[in-house]
Amino acid sequence: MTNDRRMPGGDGVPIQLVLGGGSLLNQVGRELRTVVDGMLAPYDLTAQQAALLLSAARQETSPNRLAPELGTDTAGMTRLLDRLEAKGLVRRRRHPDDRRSVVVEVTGQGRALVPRLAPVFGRASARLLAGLSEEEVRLLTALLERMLRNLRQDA
Amino acid sequence: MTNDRRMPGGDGVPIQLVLGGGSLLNQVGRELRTVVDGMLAPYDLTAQQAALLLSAARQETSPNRLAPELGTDTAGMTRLLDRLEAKGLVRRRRHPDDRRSVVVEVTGQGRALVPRLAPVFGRASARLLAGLSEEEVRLLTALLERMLRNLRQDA
DNA sequence: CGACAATAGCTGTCACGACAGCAACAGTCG
DNA sequence: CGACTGTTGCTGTCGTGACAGCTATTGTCG
Repeated sequence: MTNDRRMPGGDGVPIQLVLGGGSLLNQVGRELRTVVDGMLAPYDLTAQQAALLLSAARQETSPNRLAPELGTDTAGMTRLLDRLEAKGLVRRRRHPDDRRSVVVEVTGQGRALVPRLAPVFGRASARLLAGLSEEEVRLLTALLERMLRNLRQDA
Repeated sequence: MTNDRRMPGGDGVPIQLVLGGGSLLNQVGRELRTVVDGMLAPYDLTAQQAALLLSAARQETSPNRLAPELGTDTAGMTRLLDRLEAKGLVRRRRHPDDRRSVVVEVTGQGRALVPRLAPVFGRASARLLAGLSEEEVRLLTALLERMLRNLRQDA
């Protein structure tokens, strides 16, 4: 690496990393989700829905706290919860102390699913990362986190 | 790397890489697209739309060839083209030799935009990859491609 | 030629994301 | 107490993605 701060994006650069929805980054992310969705199809759940169940079953929480965790906003949470509630896997209750808040409660039916959902993410992860060394996974994670900071930081 | 096939996904592993839409991978991809969308907002275009214009302006092509390039299917292409056609940036014509096919033609208005769109992806790329060495970018790309193969290959 | 499989696009449906605007409620402070 | 401000969740709108099913054509082959 040369002395000056290289700007890999500046010149004859892997634009494919960025171009439209075909971006390699997007591609991998999307196809990963599709694969997980496929593995969850038997349970009639999407990756989002399963992730929410796992998270909410572990600890009572609110849409507000779940949203960033699931990578969406409160609007998306509203609808996600709508769908899960319609399936009877989740219930919404008013928070007793702060009536603006909602308590997300996983029903018995929802809880029954949890033990089967958790391994799915493990298997998906295994498939995604097959053949990668732990070192590579660490590196990848670090790079992704740096890029995320880059995107969020500067205007 | 040890001798046995390590399965980094098998054990105490970065499930966050996979979990729901909050997956780090998805997160970076989505936020990247959001950033690009923001940079393209002055032109009233999304990342997809701009990417299509760039690609179609370079070479006459068909929805069928554009779809995988933009990371979607022909159904998505139909609607994407609908929107661009509505904005007058693109025109659809029947292919003279194969009447099943459509020729995507960028209008003069669309062509006028192209020179301003290209740099946007460069700048987005620069921002995403700020502080990463070329070596790291290469590595990242290689890892992403390996993961993509992993996802596509095995059932 | 006539049946048939394959291909290209289109349409309908469902689930996200991002964004903007809104209503209810909470906390603060004059 | 009463106005102000911030927070929380909901709704409406737009643009993707993924999938399934349909139609118009083509190309192939008996």
